[in-house]
Amino acid sequence: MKPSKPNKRQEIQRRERQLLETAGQILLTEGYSELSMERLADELNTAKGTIYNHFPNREEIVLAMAVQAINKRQSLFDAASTAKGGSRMRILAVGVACEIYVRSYPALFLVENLVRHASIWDRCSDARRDLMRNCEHRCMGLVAGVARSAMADGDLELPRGLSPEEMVLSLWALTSGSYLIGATSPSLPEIGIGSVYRSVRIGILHTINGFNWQPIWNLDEHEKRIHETTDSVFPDEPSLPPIEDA
Amino acid sequence: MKPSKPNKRQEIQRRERQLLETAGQILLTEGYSELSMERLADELNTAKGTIYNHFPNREEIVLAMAVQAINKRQSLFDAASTAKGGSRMRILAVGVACEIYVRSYPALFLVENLVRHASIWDRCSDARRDLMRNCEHRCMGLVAGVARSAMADGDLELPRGLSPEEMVLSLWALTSGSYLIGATSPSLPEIGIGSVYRSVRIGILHTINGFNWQPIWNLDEHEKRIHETTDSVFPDEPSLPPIEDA
DNA sequence: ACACAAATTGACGACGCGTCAGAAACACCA
DNA sequence: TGGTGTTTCTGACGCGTCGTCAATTTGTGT
Repeated sequence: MKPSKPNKRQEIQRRERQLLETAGQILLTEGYSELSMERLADELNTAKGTIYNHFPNREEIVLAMAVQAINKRQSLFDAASTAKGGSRMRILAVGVACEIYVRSYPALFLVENLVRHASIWDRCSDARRDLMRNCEHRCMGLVAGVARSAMADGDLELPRGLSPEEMVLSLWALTSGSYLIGATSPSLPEIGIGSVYRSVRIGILHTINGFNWQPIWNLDEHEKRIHETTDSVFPDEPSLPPIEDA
Repeated sequence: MKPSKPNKRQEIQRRERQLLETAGQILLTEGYSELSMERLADELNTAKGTIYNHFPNREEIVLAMAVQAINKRQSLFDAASTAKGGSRMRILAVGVACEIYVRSYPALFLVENLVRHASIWDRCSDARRDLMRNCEHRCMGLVAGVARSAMADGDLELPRGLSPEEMVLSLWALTSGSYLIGATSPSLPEIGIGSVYRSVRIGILHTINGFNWQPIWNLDEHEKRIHETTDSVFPDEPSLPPIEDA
């Protein structure tokens, strides 16, 4: 005997999903300043007070979106860390995951960065901040784990005093820093930068080579493996363009 | 016959300097949300309307601070590009300049990042945005110039299809990305990262080595030259701590 | 059918933004 | 020095958004 009238509880959860959905939509297409509580209430055909039953303020909504975002990122990293072919292939797959993430889920990437700002972060609840921190922690752990396994396999030897996490920070920063600059620096082409994606692929390759992570690949080998990885590890995601066309 | 009563024009300029000064102070110590026009007016003992004679809105004040910031950065890069000892020493000096910048002028670094946000950037005048873009452009040009000279000297050969600017983007992203993560990711230590500065120094070294920029240095040589550079190129700035103590 | 609990509503006070008409300060000249 | 036109300053005001809460509606259990 299933309830013909859907449970109130489910109804509320459904609305919360829809709330985050439309919030993301507004954020991506119209920007942060357009994301007001009034607007959200209108869009969902409820009163403002109802929105406040879900989230205590606007910032917490953004953080909730960021948690979703980093969960998605983590699921991509999870897939990446299953790549066959040794640690070098796995760290490559992580790089591929990042490019897929930025290309296919621009709203998630945007929100992940938004939330770094003190004016948003500071107004959120500890509970949700912990959630975010934990996800971030797990992502880092996943990638650092790849580095650790590389060390265990003898494919990688880190300089004295550098932890795997600190090494991963370089890759993380290079990647997300580049994409961030790409997304926020207007007119990169006229500054001499054709494609941020190409720059990241090559930059990451040389950084990993610079750390002497075995095997060392050249650009063609690297590029070939990127596309192999895309197809085998991320069959459900749209495939990446060749390096020549950005 | 110098005017005993200072010119009104000067008085206004003086106030504008003071305005940016106190705005930076508030931003650094109390955060963006505390930076209100009312607050600034109070702090400067003027009426709100007077502030609006200087800047058309809050965002433009932040952008004006960012322009100051990037000018400071450029002056450090200028000094860096005079370093003796070949292109490898000059690019190292740029790295040193970045670390000095972040350590000694945290308010400037903060503001440079703040302004990347659409909600601020979009509300600013084209005139000042151009100013910002030009400064950024010049900074990039300076560093890319170092790479170009390295290529001319035969110290560096870039992979096919990669411009010097795109290579510099990797260094830029690694550096500013790391510092940004360091400044905004709470509890890095518990995530396994002791010192962002150390991570950046080592990451940059290996990335540059990875691009096969001659001469190749090991960690000790690199570290030694960092401190030489700090003293010879930036004698007026506080010197950098050894890599062991962050 | 009734009573209790939970969720919803929108009017409300507070606050910061940006404006603008009037007041004050200033510069210039006779 | 006094008069006049211009620049600068001022703060009260209108507006929009935030977050609250008492009143109301809706849901649930007996």
